[in-house]
Amino acid sequence: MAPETPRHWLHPATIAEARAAQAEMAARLVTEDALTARIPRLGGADVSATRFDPARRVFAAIVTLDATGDEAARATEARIADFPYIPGYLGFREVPALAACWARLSPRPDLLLVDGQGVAHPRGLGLACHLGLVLDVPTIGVAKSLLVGQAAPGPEPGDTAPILWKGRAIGVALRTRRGAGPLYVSVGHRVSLATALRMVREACDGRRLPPAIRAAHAAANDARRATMPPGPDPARA
DNA sequence: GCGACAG
DNA sequence: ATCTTGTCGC
Repeated sequence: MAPETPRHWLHPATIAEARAAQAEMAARLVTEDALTARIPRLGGADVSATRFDPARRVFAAIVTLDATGDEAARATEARIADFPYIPGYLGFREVPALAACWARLSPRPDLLLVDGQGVAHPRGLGLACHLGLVLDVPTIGVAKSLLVGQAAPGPEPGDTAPILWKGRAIGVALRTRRGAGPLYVSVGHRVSLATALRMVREACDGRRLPPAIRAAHAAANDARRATMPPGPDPARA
């Protein structure tokens, strides 16, 4: 589908265009499980940015972890985002830079854990879905807070609770560590919710976030700190 | 109209 | 998302 992918999927000029693009993309989401009989090599995707940066600089990173959990590859991309951060439209801000990372990443993972929502989104198309569709790769949405819906899992590691929104279960809240806030897991692309939950649960061993997400976060921060001056927010200037 | 709101 | 030291706890 890459050849006929409309440019507006990545760079809508208006919110109205973005909403239309998301509705169209959501209809193309593949939710079947493509990983049932395979041990997937995990990858993580994240973007770092500074709060009040008038230049809209974003630093994206995607990492590949081997079966041992060691970093097998990393790719980062620094660029000026052409879309601001607007809740519900994160994909339009972060996907372009992440796609650039993916293009240069080798070896690539079989499955990407994305720092953001999957289908647990107002129009069913969070960052993980958006990225999965554009790259045509299996993804899982792993968010640290909710965009829509409610969920309150028990206090023990492994405890879960469905994320309910408008009477629908759109994902699962997972307690990965005692005393820490839960992770909100939802389908991204080509992965069932059952597999998504299993992957995330097995990945985070005692820690709140999966190693792949942590590694991507660190890589994105490294890229930012290498480009931006030290000291207090240069963005405030 | 008001409040909420991934990163 | 980012600004930041020490501090509480396994």
